[in-house]
Amino acid sequence: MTGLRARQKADRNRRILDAASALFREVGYDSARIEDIAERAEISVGTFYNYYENKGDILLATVSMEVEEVLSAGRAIVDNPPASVMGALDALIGEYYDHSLYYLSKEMWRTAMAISIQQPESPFSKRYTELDRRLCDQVSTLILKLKAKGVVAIDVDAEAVGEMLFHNLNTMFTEFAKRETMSLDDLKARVSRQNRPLATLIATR
Amino acid sequence: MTGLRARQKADRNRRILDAASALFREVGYDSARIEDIAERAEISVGTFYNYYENKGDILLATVSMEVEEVLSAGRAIVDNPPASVMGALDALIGEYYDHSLYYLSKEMWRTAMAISIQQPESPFSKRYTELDRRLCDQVSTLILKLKAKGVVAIDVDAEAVGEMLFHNLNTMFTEFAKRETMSLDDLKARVSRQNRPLATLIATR
DNA sequence: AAAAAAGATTGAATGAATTCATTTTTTAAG
DNA sequence: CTTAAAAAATGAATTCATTCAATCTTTTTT
Repeated sequence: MTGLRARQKADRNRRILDAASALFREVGYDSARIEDIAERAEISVGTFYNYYENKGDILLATVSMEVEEVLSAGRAIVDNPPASVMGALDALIGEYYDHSLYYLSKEMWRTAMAISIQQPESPFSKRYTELDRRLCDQVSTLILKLKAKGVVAIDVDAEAVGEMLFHNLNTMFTEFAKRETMSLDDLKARVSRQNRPLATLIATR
Repeated sequence: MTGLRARQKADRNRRILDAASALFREVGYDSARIEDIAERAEISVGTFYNYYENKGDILLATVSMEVEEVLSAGRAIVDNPPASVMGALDALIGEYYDHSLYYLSKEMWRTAMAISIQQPESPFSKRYTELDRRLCDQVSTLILKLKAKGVVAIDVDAEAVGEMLFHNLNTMFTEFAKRETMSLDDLKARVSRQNRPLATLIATR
């Protein structure tokens, strides 16, 4: 049986995570004070810092949850992709984008991105970077799969192409998060247009 | 003749800028306290805030200087580009990258990027975003120029291709700034490889 | 040249994240 | 079951960016 200490630890950790993500949604990241998170989780401020290195860490824990779900949804598309290059890309990227606002607001995304850039050595930045890498790999894998199906030309460097496509969709997502007025549809349309030249050129004729 | 007040203002502004950029280089952005900047510039903390809205704003001046110079160097290459697509891209992007660490450390770049993402409505972010847009346009313009020279196929969407190339080189630069161990040569080699498929495919055969 | 108005400077006060020495709780040993 | 050691929790103190009411300096007006 698990020791009391371990159970309490897990319980507190969950309470902190729940309290924080609820507060972030209610009042936004910046206005949520550690003191308030601690109060809601029924712990002290100091205890918060025993569980998370800093305020940003707890946000990135939420982001992890989000991205894991997206990766899992993406796997289904990669395993059985639409028959055209543009169709497959639109499906995978559409999945990513549609899912993105499920747990996180634009403000929360912006903050998570900012932290992961500014403190690249923190554990959660490493985690965030790793999630990005897995998304990037998933796009490359899609291209590989399309090669295997004969939809993409055999001599295409799938990894290089995947990286370029991912970096583009990623930058565009950052721009989306920065502009409060930009809609998901705008985003998808613009990325789709940007993808078209490369998608057309790597397709078997 | 300029009034005393205007002269004093310009003088103080320069002293603040010099003090701040010197301190940022010496101890890093995070460790440079406003109080220290003020002391070195021989002004009070309050006065600092009469000249700059916040700590991040003072990075803007440095970043602007940097990017303006890069844009101007890039113009020379766009006006008279190497004869191959890969050659032209490597030249332009190499120019961008080589110049990047002239005034700014990786840490300063990370901070600037983080601020521009986190506070998209601030003057800083708007300026930074505008500089990014001009860089992006420059890449598109290069592709246009290569079309005009008959090096790139006539039916290529130069804007879409330029955007994709820029977003890729931009994301890769962010990664470069995040990894203290990554060298400029690594960066250039990786981007060059990523560019190759698209570069090859849009070239006239 | 004196007085009034406008413009700037100042640093103490504020507010929020983070630290750390102390206290409390849990586990392991005898 | 007691007690020593280890692990965790605690919140008051610290640090630092930012604000603002009071003061000082320059310019304009009379």
